[in-house]
Amino acid sequence: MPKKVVTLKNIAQELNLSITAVSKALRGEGGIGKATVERIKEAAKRMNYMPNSVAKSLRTNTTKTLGLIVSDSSFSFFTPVIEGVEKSAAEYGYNIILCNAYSNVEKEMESVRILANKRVDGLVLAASMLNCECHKEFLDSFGIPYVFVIRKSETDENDYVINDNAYGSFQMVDYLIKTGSKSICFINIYEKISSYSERMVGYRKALLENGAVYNDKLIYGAKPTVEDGYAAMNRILTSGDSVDAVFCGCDVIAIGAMEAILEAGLKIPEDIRVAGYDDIEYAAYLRVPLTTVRQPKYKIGKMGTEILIDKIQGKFEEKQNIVLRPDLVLRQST
Amino acid sequence: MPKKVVTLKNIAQELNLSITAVSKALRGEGGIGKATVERIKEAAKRMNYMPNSVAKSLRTNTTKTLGLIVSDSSFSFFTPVIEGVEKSAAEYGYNIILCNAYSNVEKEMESVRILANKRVDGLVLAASMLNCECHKEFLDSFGIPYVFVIRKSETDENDYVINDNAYGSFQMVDYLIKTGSKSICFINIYEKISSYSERMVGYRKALLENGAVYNDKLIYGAKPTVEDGYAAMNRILTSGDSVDAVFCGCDVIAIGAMEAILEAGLKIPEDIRVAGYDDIEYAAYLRVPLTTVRQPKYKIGKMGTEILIDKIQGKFEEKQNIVLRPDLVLRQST
DNA sequence: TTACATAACTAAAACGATTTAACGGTTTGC
DNA sequence: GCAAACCGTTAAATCGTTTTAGTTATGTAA
Repeated sequence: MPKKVVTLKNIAQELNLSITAVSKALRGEGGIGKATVERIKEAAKRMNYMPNSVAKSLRTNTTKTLGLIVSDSSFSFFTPVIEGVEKSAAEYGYNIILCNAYSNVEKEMESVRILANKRVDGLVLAASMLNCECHKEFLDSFGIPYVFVIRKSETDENDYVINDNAYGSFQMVDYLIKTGSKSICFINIYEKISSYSERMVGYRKALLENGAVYNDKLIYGAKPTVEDGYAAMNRILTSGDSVDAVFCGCDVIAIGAMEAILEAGLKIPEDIRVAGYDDIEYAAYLRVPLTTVRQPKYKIGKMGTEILIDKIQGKFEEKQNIVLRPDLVLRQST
Repeated sequence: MPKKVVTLKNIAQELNLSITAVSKALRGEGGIGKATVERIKEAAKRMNYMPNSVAKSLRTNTTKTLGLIVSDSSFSFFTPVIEGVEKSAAEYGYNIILCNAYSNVEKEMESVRILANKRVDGLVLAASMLNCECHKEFLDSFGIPYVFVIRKSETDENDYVINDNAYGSFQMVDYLIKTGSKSICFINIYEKISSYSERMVGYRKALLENGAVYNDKLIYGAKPTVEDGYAAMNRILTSGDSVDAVFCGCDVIAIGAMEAILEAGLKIPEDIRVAGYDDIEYAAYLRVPLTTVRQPKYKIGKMGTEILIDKIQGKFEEKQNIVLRPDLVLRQST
């Protein structure tokens, strides 16, 4: 049933008024008599008037919509980020269009184009696009404000909200060493994203400050999947190196690593201690409750969005480079 | 920097052509000479033309955007559903606006209004609004096609895609009984949603068919949180009833239940077997790998969206009531 | 009485696309 | 050689708002 949609014009005709009067009355803009405003509001309700945001957007050049691009295969990691973005957007009267780019930079850029065509007022990017040299030029070409969350580009020339990866991993490795671990493997995420190289920085710094030696052979790479973590851990176990702790670049890898360790008949943490990064939702209820670095994912999404909206509303001009300190969460796995 | 945005008009002026010619050429509508089309496309690229979807939407009364309302507190459960919706929407050239209603029916309805104002082409609802008597009347009043996913209303008068809750819980309880459990508690989700009452139906049917007696005292209620599952399990443990298995209305409750059991010094599954429902992402890597009913969440989102888009494009008229069979996933907890 | 401010309201022009109807000019059919 | 068909193109209407610039009418001050 093709519904008949009521417009301002219909209301105006019904009441023998001008479209302008109706528009102003419904927006409470003033300049219309009190009694008339009442009549108009009553008619709007009676006729089941639905404002047409599309027309409004065209006229005002504003959509009250933000684009959110999530570009990672580990989509579930981003769930709290998405929640945070949605929440604060809603608080300020914005909606979000969610795009998943499935770890494909081309798709990410295509999403930006689509969102630009849809004239979103701003973009929240949890993107890997940053790898590209030209990302800034590309993004700026649309003239839409944007903010990075979770990940940032090499330089500080964009707005971003992230956690302090170097600090987080330093804290963890420092804790592991101080509590007795001598030989700590690092299964880092094998992707060219600043977050991961920063985690490496923290790892090395912790070794250095504690007078331990850095050993290339203790570094392993894995994609952020359980399977890859499992495989990497098995490589460690069969390497012959004596290892008493494993620091994983993310909790998902840690899950895989724990599986491999338990399957080999070893005990966590007695034989090998395991630590992760992120503190994913059920990290406390895993095979062995996981010690990890808590990244404030929800908060990062929320703050990033608030900054973006401030930008949109012209509240400030300066670059916002926000780096939140993550917390160590100690559980049974260490 | 307020960017100068290029319009069809600008291109037309640049080339001394009409707006229509440019519009048709860029859309490949035909009726424009080949050489001219080339000139136009070249100019569009050179001038960095960005189609204005808002204007297009106004004219064509189509936004190529769907609304997705997720109304549950257990947002992460919906992650794969959201992924499925986004994926198939993208495949058909649609974007999604994601709204979280935080278990608040009023917010759900407000979201519908906002999305209707934004003129989305359709709505995917993972909503609890269904509790309201008037939900159909309300939804229909907007004249926008919609489909329910995961949850359906009492009647079959809407389109929906769900899993067969009664079947799933029947299978699970049947399996538990046939493999030796005599006294099976059921911690069901305490919400007025058809899914949960259906799971109760399956539970009772399994008892009945196996000649076991249904006992009200073995039924517990909990919100879908770890804490509530934990609390419910503790009530069971202190009830004095001898219980050898617990079937939980969802995996999150099962996580809490397992915590309580282990904390009481009991073994899973030796002392008490635990089963869940949903098969959330890391169910296989929990304290004790969880036996559960796998609900095809991603697929439900995907199918729901496909049906919706078919409706939008006028492919069919008949109501689509799709009930997918869930699978039993047997793991260590039983 | 004239002039002027104010309140209440209106007409018309945007906004940037799509779509309809029509226009010359060339080709085709007969 | 004439009408019909076709091609490339255009002007203008349209979508439903907001916004700009007026236009009345009424009351108040000079």
